[in-house]
Amino acid sequence: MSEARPFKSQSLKSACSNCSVLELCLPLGLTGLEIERLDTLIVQRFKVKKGAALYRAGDPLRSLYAVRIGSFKTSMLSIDGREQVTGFQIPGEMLGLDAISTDLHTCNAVALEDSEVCPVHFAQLEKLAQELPSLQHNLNKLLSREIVRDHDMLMMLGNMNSDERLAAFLLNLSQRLNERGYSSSSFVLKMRREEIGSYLGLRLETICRGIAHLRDLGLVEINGRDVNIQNMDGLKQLILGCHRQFS
Amino acid sequence: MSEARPFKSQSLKSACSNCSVLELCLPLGLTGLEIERLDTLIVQRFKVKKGAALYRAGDPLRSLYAVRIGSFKTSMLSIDGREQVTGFQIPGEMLGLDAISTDLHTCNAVALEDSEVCPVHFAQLEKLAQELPSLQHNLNKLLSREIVRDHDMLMMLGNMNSDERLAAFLLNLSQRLNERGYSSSSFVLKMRREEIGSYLGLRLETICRGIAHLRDLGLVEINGRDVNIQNMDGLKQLILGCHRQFS
DNA sequence: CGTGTGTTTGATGAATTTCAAAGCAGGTGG
DNA sequence: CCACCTGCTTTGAAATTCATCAAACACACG
Repeated sequence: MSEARPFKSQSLKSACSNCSVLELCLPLGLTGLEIERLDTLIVQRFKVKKGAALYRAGDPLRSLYAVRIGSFKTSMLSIDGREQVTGFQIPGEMLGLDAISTDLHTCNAVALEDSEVCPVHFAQLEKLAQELPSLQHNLNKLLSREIVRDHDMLMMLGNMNSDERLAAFLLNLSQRLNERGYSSSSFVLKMRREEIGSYLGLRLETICRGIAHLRDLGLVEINGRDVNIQNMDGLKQLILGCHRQFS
Repeated sequence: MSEARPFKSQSLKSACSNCSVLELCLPLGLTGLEIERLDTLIVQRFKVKKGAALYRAGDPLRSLYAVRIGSFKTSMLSIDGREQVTGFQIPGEMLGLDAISTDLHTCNAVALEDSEVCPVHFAQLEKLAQELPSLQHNLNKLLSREIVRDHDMLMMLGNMNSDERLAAFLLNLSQRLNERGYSSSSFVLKMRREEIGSYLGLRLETICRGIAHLRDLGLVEINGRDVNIQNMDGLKQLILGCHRQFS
């Protein structure tokens, strides 16, 4: 397995070639040594073609996945065939945390574009975490953060109308992209209107109309999937009343 | 109402020492020795009066809490003063998991009736978990299970109409009560209509009407806060289309 | 150049919210 | 013990938001 480090690991941050787990853990403050140990968990990163599933509901949990390049959606399917999108993941974010509960994945993870992930073998991660308390602590935090995110989502669905939800969605995406080093005001939506709608508890037509409204207000410029936020504060104003800006 | 019988009959498990952490961990299979060690974490259980806050958003995370007697709601407050309920907790369930993320509680936990909780000092829990791998594993699962629960909630809010949401809510509560040794068909709602509504993303009036509908269908008998499920299968039928029965 | 997938816009209708008012229950003080 | 609050629930009617249905458009791709 240690053979399976196809790329040299130059230890610290940006140099790290084969492992976006760094991005996952660094903000939480692991030491260099710990990161090196972590790197040994990454057998190999691999690609997922647009539209392909990284895993499906019911699959046994083997690995968690850190998105390295591209983006994913997670979704659940209801019996009548309708899809409920539960989240979108961009580079540096983690997939599969919900599977820890039952050792089975509870949702599908599908690539929204040609993507690349780093699998983190979960059993090995747990074992390593035993030796590295701060890693365990970070894993706990990671899981908890996901809970907080979901609560924010619940808050949004409970309190906001369609335009506010859309604004919150755009702001949230903007912020997350920014955290990962991308532009916060100019980005491309990798998902369809229908998927945004599912995520926000709305129909795709409502998303379209919402976009039109925000455009009419001069807050954003959206052409197809190209987004340009023109008045960030105005957008935030719209969703004020939500205690956090849907972090 | 009477505080000794929070939801109906006496719990089977409440005989156990002073620690409802047992109930938290037992279903996940800890050994007796591990449980003994766990017990040492419980400094003392204490009471929370109806309407009092166990903790508030912004409070530092000191302990997680296992509900021992009674019930709680967790909620977030928006600037304009509206409350978003994010969950209800009954005996044997855990409070505070979301705080691990930032070491600050992100929501308020308020007792719906005179209640009693077991605080579990979190730093000590983490330390003990270091020594007991299976405890750590269980903690991971606990966190993950919360994520799954939230996802189910998102699914519900995205796909169900008001009557279906109400049915799902009642079934969910019924099932959880049953798991804890209470009756699954006959119980008392400890929360107001408004709180149910907030939780389900609906107005209190809509909850009332939903109750009337379910009653007209002969599925439940609800007088004030007393619930009697008369046709469990019928209720489940209503929400079919949701891939799990909103576990 | 047609085909298919995704997006936009309009018109209509249904579900839910909002506003309003009355009813009920429990608790308190007279 | 009763009467009266107060907070919660129920029901009705009107208003609003969003979903649905339908059609046209845009764009990429073979």
